[in-house]
Amino acid sequence: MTDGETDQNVRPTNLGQIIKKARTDLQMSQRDVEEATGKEISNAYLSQLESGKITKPSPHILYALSTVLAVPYETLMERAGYIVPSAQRPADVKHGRAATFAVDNLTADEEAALLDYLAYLRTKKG
Amino acid sequence: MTDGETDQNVRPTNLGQIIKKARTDLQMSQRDVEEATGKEISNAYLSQLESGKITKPSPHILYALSTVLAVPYETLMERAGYIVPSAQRPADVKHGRAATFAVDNLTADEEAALLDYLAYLRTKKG
DNA sequence: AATGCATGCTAAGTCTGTCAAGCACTAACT
DNA sequence: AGTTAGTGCTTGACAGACTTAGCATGCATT
Repeated sequence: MTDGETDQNVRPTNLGQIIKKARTDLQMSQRDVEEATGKEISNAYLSQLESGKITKPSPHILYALSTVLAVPYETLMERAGYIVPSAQRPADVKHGRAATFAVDNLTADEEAALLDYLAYLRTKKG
Repeated sequence: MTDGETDQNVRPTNLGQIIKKARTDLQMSQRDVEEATGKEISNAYLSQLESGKITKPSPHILYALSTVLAVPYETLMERAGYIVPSAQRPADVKHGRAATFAVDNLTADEEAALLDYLAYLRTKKG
């Protein structure tokens, strides 16, 4: 079919690319992430992760990233080549795209502004 | 005292002890395990694992052990100090204000719009 | 121009998991 | 005794994750 269909066999998005996309989607710099993780992950290390120089970071690193970047932990584990406990939940990503919305990182002001804006959007389209 | 039998009833809590008990329960030698894993885990390494010299083996090592020794993968992961994916969902502790944000109900369009708007907000205030 | 700051990235080092080889001990068997 | 085989354990080296300090560019302000 035209384009846009996903070829499961091909894996163009490796761990680093996933992380980078999640981060840039949130408009965060590498140092922002470093801060958000409480210095748990240095910006230098992040750079190496995103550039693919490091392919198998420790799970606790992946966990920190998953919370900050709002990407499911299991996804990162899987992309890092780890076996995920057989409690495989394919449907865990029920809202896929919405999960990329890092609500965790919103300041109170930002959240308020976004809620206002969302309300505005919805009144507009009915 | 006077417990003529060794205290095997006590469930070991350390990773090394868990592995060792599982192995000896199965009457396997360290080299047996090495064989059973298809040389994936050397007997030398096993020795260090059981003696506690190595505390955080890679998940794929734990997985191999879990299958050979018939110990649940999650148990080993947990004992190695890794966060187990399934333990992630119930908590979701830190939200607080995030809960007020109905992310789950966002449509893809809305999310995109909000992300844009958030980017705009952040460029504004730096 | 120059100063400052933010961003991404690299260089060089440390730490630790992991392996291969070999050591030390025991139990059997000739 | 001597050897053979089985056990757990140690040692030395390597690889890769991870850190710290610093570089290079870009973008803005003075």
